[in-house]
Amino acid sequence: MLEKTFDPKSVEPRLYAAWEASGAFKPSQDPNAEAFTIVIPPPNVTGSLHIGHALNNTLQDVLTRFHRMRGKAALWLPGTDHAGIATQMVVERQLAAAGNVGRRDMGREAFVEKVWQWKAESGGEIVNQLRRLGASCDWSRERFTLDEGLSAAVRKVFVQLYKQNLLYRDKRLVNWDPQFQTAISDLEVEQRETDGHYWHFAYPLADGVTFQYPVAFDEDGKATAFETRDFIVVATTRPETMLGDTGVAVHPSDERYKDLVGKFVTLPIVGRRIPIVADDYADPTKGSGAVKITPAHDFNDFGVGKRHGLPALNILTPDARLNDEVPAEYQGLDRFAARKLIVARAEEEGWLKEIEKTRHMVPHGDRSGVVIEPYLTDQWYVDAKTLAQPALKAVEEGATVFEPRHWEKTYFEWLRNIEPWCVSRQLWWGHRIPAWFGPDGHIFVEETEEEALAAAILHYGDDAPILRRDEDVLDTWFSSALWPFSTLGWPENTDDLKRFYPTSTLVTGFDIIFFWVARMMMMGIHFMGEVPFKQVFINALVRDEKGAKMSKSKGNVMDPLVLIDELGCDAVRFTMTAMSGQARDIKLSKQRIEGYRNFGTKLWNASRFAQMNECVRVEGFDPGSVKQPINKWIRGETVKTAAEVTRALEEPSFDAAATALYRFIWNVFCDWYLELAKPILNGDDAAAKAETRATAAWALDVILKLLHPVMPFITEELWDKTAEFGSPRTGMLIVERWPELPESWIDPEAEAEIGWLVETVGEIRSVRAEMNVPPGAKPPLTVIGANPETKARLARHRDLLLTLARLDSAREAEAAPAGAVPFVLGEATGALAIAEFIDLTAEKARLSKEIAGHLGEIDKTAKKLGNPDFLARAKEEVVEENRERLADAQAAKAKLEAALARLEAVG
RNA sequence: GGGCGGUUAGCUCAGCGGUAGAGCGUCUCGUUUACACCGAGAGGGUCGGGGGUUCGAUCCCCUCACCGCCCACCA
Repeated sequence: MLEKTFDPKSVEPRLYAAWEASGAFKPSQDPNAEAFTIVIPPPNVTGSLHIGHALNNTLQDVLTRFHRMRGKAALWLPGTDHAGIATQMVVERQLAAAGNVGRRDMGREAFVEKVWQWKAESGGEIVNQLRRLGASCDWSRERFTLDEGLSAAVRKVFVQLYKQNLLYRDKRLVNWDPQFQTAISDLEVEQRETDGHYWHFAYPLADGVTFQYPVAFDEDGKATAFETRDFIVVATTRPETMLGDTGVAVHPSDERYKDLVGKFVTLPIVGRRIPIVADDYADPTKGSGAVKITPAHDFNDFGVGKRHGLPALNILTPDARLNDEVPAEYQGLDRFAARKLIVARAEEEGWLKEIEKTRHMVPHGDRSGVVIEPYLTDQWYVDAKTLAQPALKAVEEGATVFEPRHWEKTYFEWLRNIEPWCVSRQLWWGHRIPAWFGPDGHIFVEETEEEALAAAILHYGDDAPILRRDEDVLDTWFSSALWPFSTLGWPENTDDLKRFYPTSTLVTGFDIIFFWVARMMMMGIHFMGEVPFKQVFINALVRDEKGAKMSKSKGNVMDPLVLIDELGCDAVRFTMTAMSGQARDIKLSKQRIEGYRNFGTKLWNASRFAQMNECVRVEGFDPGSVKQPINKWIRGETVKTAAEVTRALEEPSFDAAATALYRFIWNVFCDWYLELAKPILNGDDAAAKAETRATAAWALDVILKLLHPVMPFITEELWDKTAEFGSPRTGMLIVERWPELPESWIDPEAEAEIGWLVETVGEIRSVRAEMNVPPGAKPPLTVIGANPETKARLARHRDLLLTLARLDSAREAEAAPAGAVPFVLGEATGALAIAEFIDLTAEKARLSKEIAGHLGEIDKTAKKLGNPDFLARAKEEVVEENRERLADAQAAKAKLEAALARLEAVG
């Protein structure tokens, strides 16, 4: 006998272990089975399972389990990402906390050794947490971005791209993170709105030059008054950069400064003589219209400098202090300290003209949180523009489809405006770049040191000098970009690669469309000649119930593991599935999860009821042959639900699948079928009883299968707990075949008949509640004006009607008995003899309300049908539908009006 | 500045060309032998505003307003 409630805590670990041990997570070996592949978005090895992972991985597991049950060779390939900066940060922090020497004192080799040690000890936590979620990943294929195979793939890709001129070394401005002292890519820069100032500086003109600056204007904007100036005003939000200024730019058409182009200013503090140049970049409407040019520390200025031959003077050290290019008193100062001093000096010396407060966007490192500096260094770049073209084409032509579709626009937008991708990082934890330098700076890019040496010998001759390997590692996303094929064994042409590439569906968040999805598309197409996945399902972002992003500092974080402990894994999973609509945000509340926990309990108790009533599986039972209307009906409803869930998961439209399951199980199977079955199960008709038992058991089995992808634990447990009854089970639910039921099992007649019964019971219950008939009272029902079909139905289901509507009797008559309360029942009229409970006023109100409802309907429909255009142009069936609706409403209204008239006559 | 979403019942959302739906919450009633993590019933919306297309618009088009996000912008 089943317990009264399901106990997830004891069941989940046991079932998960059984699944894993059985090998069910491995893809089928059947060579005829179609492949279905998902590669996991590899979580950071430092990570722990947050609610976003719970959503993302639940959806992947739902798909994997669904396709596995459909007989496909389903592979969900798991793994983790070495997460360069994030991991290095964690370990460095840990070393510091333990009082160890810092990374730089420790040296590269020792430090990397420490990171590996850390990984071995605490790096795999998230993988175990995925197990708690029920993830049916094939753990035997688990990969890590820094493992041997993936590292080989990374080296190969790097070398090939280099030799194809799609990867190169270049000296240009990068986003420099002064805290980590590494370059980062554009995507790792986060613009944060910050309070700041515009400091307006007057740069003195050199060589005694003066000019007339307009100070008053007439209505037409023409200058009417001028002052003589021996300076030009520029504005900046970063005063310290002035020490690196090598020019001032004005717009070529700016009348004010026309005569200054080609002249010079003397840079304050430094005393450098720098030119005034004309460049379109200077915007006459902004500030003073003149702009200082610091080529080495501003992306725009770099371009201006190049166009006008202005030198790029680097004034910063890697940790953003001023270097020895600046006057001695500023050397070694932190950039912000220098800023203060320069402003103070400008004020003191009188060339600070104005301070303007402003709020502007300032670039910050997404990991370090410090202000990024544009910094002139040598780095490795991937020619993303070239690689992007086939990636664009693939989505334009539908080789890869996004779901929801609109994310394709975001993808296009980024790829069409893509910039070179800086892939080198000045870190230690990651894939070391396979490039070697000769003493003369000649570069050898090869997969191994031996090959590099061989190349060096070719280049230099037999007495080749000692090569120095590039110190840098690659951007973490470089290896992630290879994930769909590197995890399957590339560059070896493995069986897995042949069988499982391209993968089927990628499930991920929109926040990494650029970081990851687009780059996998570029690399996958380039190296495999085929897109890495056919579909990209973009899941929403989970937020708290007020819509705020969950964060530790806000204290609104919901820990999925705590929720699983409290409410069960299935409840969490169903919630994730049900809330996975097209919206960008999911507002998660605990109450919602509780609701789905209750749903699980409901199913559990329905099974318990079935068990108590000996509803067991019957060997050879054919649902197609059932005789009882309720059994024909539930058979059809089951078929419809199976079709709906199948369709929804194929798309996938997770919320639609969840909704269909919830409604069917609770509102159809439990609320109606089991209630309708009770009289038969308690009755004397042995044949009907046996048939109903078998049908109920069959329907429950289908329910367990259909629900299994979403709620694997409770369904597997019920499958197992009912295994000992009736005809034997062949194995675990996880490897059962997905139901494919014939449409012919939908019986329209049974549907109409049970529909009538449900509607009749509903009407009577409604009247009872509105008239406050005590639950214990069992009034007689009279049906007036029934057609032969209704009469037959009434006869067939009289017992059911009496039980469900709590009636004493139900008979046909020519007229309603005096004092009975009427209600519309299709073509007939029902009358409930509840005279002793009737409140005349309440009854009149009830009838009037009903009449008003029908009147509204009549008005609307009649108007429609009175429109000749409607009759002429609307579809035939729509017109017909409206005619019927009008007739029904008119008939119903007439009946109720007659009843109301009788009441009025009585008083 | 460029782009993308959203605006439907108190809340969270589904529906996306032909009678406005669900869950939760609210109110009323209920210890009927699966389930109070339950059952029965009820109330609640001029589908953000304005135009247009159509026989017909919550749904398609235009426009405005508000909310959110992404990208660019450190004079």
